[in-house]
Amino acid sequence: MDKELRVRFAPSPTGNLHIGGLRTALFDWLLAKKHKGCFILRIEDTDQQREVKGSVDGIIEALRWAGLDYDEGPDKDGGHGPYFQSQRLDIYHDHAQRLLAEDKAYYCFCSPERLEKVRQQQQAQKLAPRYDQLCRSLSASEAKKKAEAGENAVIRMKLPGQGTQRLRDLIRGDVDFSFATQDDAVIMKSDGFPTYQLANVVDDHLMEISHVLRAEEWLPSAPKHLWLYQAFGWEAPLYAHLPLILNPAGGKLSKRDAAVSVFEYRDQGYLPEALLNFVAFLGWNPKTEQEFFTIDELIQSFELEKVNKAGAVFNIDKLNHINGRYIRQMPTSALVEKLKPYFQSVSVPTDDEARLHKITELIKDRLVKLTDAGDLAAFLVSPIDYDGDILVPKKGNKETTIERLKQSLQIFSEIEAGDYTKENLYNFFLNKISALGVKTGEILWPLRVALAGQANSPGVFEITEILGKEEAMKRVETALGKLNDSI
RNA sequence: GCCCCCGUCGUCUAGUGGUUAGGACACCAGGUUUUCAACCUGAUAACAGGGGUUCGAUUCCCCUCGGGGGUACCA
Repeated sequence: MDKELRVRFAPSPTGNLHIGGLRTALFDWLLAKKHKGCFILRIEDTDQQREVKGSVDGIIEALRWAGLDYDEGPDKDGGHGPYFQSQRLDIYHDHAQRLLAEDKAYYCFCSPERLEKVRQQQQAQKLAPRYDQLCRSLSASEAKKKAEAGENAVIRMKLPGQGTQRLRDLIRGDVDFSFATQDDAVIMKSDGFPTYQLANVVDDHLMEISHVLRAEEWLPSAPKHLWLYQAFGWEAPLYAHLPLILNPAGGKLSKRDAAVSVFEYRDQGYLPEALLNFVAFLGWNPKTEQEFFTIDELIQSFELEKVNKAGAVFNIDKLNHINGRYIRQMPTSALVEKLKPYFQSVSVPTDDEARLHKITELIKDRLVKLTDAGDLAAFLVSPIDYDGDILVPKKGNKETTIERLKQSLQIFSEIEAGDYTKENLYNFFLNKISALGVKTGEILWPLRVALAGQANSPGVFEITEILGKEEAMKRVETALGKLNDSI
């Protein structure tokens, strides 16, 4: 059975790949990898109105960034193409005709206006809004004549109106639907394009899809799809309706909710492996206490049976935590490479590898996202202006602060420029401080603020090593100037 | 309105017919320390409610309530 596993990710090109889509694609991909199956990308571009130019390229780029490579797709023929539904119109047409011929579908000539009116009347009477089946009673030959004469028509499925349809969902178990409440849905639009209902079923069958993974929002239309399979005499694939990803308010995560585009996360400096790790846990859980998974571990552990039923709120705090940890785990040299663009943005010269390495080590523990690097490193390149008051420790005053800074300056001057390593500086300073008989913090706080130009920063000696003797002393002089001016 | 899904800490979740209901994030406190971050330790925090079934229900069943999704010539 492993060899036959074929899954597909079938986005509509209506915008960027969003978090929910990424998770669906990830689950598809994990399943395919785990069972040595085939992962297919199919573009469901049957709605010309909603199509957004360039989004197919964007979706492909986002998948590539995430590392979710597909075996078949728009630019990767696997013998089941074309992979754009807009290029398969004749296929849908033929299948719709087949249903028509077998009396499993019918032409409908109702105008959108009439449909809308019917809906309003039904709602006014507190009835379920659904098609009143006016055209269902038209004779097939008569309807065909009208359609061929060019009259605007759609094709609807001719549902039984009674009985039930059972879906055996891999995640939810059996779900029963009554045909009495099902609408005769449109399968072919008047513009000659199919609706999702038809195209999805026809393509999944023709592309030999074995498992359909899709969000829970599709659950209500599943009976229609199942009916279509029966109408065609096909075996339906296995279905798994994934729990929704929710916004903090509890509703379906949508474009209105903060960042949902994969690109936004990429551009904000989230690591793909961290995003994937995070997203994998939205609705899935390995049933162990392990929370950090490499992609290979994910492939090993992933099982549809472990996917939850309830929706999962997208929690940015957790993503941040995971991303920070992935950053900290990364070898510094690899991190340096990733950080270069951000360093450049704040004019940190990127030609001095050794220095870059030191800077990276300095900020590594403080990074949540790669984009934080610029802000964290900026003070090392050029001094920031600050209020001289912050130089004075909580339990200190200006006079003693000036004194301490002068002492620091003195100590600096006694160290050879070539010996400005954090270890040397540490040893030298600590010796001097104890010789001076003052509290460590009394010396180090003002010094650190003088060097960093901010109340919170990495440690004195790390900073000094990167700054070098000359710059470090210059910054202390500046600090002294600020204090003297304000006295 | 109608159809469908779901319901364990604030959030992501583990779990069992008898458990001190476990972990993670966030939050709070302490430690480390020259500050921040990181790291370590600890604390607070949950079985929606009501009926059953049972010696015993968070767990099984029913109802209620709550939340969500769908209800298009959108996907």
